Amino acid sequence: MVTKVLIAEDEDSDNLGIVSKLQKFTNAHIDTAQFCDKAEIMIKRGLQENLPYHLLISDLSFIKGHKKHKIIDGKQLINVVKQAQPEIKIIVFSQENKPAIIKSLFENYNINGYVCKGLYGLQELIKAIDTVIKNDISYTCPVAKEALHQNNILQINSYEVLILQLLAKGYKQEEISQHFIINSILPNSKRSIEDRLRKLRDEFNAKTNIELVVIANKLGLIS
Amino acid sequence: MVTKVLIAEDEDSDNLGIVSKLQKFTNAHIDTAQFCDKAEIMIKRGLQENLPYHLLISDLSFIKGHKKHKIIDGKQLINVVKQAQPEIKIIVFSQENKPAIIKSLFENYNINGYVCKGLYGLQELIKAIDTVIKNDISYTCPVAKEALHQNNILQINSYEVLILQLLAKGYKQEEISQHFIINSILPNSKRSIEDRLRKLRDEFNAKTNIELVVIANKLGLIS
DNA sequence: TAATCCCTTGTGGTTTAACACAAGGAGTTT
DNA sequence: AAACTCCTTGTGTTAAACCACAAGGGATTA
Repeated sequence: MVTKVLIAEDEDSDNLGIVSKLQKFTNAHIDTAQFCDKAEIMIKRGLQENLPYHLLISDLSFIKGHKKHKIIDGKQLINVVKQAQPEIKIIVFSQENKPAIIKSLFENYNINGYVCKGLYGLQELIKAIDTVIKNDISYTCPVAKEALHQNNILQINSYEVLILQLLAKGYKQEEISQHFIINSILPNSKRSIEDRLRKLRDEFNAKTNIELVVIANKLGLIS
Repeated sequence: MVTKVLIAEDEDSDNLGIVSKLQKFTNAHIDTAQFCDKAEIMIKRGLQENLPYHLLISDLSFIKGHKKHKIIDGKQLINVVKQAQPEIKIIVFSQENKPAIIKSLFENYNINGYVCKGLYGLQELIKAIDTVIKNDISYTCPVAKEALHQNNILQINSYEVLILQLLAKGYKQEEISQHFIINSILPNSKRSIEDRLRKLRDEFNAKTNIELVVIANKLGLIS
């Protein structure tokens, strides 16, 4: 398995751990980037020099440093990279285990593998690389699979997400209505917002809107 | 710097990264534990065999696996370890940067150092080890310091935390009052709970109770 | 075209939460 | 002891949220 691999991971401890492990199991050429912007540049340089990367292993969350970055998280990085080099394989290696997020990465970001950091994260990462590169099929680690299979993932659309986000920011229902009217978002009556919230409370089994927002937060549905 | 070090860290990628780095910078004897229970046993065995560990580097959050564990997080581990071996040095190495939690670790858990995982986490960890072992003074990494200095950390007591936790669990204010009456927690009138919430909204600059609970969540004040 | 369904919105009434005012208790200061 | 402060609690009012009922619009179907 000879490949050229880029690791995008901000935490130096994780970064070093991944590299140490990969060096034992592959003879791949391994580069690392602690910032998304740097990762993007390296991918594009690889293309220019006709030595493209075959695999990107990327984290999702990157520390917001003092410098301003164009690309601030793994999702954006994946978008940019897939656009520049559609055939590249991407494995996400993150501690994130919220079902909504993992699902969205496969469905909307066309990633090739997902591995949750954890007890056996590195072992799973090796498996994922094998599966994705050798067999050209996608890979989901057991932990992520379990998260995905946990009690039917509740789908909520961006309209509903927005309501919950505004609630979380301290908007009252009347203010949400006003906000929707100003921003031409429909439906925008106070009454309709009430209705959505009732529906959401039902779906998520929340007794109050406070509990609803807390649950949505835990599931990674808002911000 | 010859020491015997134990690393308690569940994620194998981090674990390997820390070990790789330490081996470059020290000739210390390094052991690792991926579970708190195992860490406790190793510490106690070290004492029994008269070869005690000098330093524990511990994460805070540990994955809840399928096995049941007696000790489920770093805080509990620290308590147990300090009780068994009061003179041991403890450095927490975690991505946690919520001020309330870091502050509490120094004040209530007597840790000797705190380093946030991040861009330069390992470098900081080396510095922390140096400072704690050689100079016998505590160390807080810059990221954690910044977190601690961010707009005066708001202190809230366990009574207030409980109100927020119950709100987050879907209790209404009247129900919280009932809960307090049943459990002999004072004050327990609906009116008093109202008052505390107003005070908390003021302190945290929250417009609604929903925003209040979200903020408390972000600061690590509730669960 | 009429019948049907789904979604939005309005109305009015009930519950819950927010707030101003004030009485009473406990502890402190003068 | 009187004056004081701080906290708790009650009362009554207003605002916000919740909910049942129903009218109307748009799309689909018979």
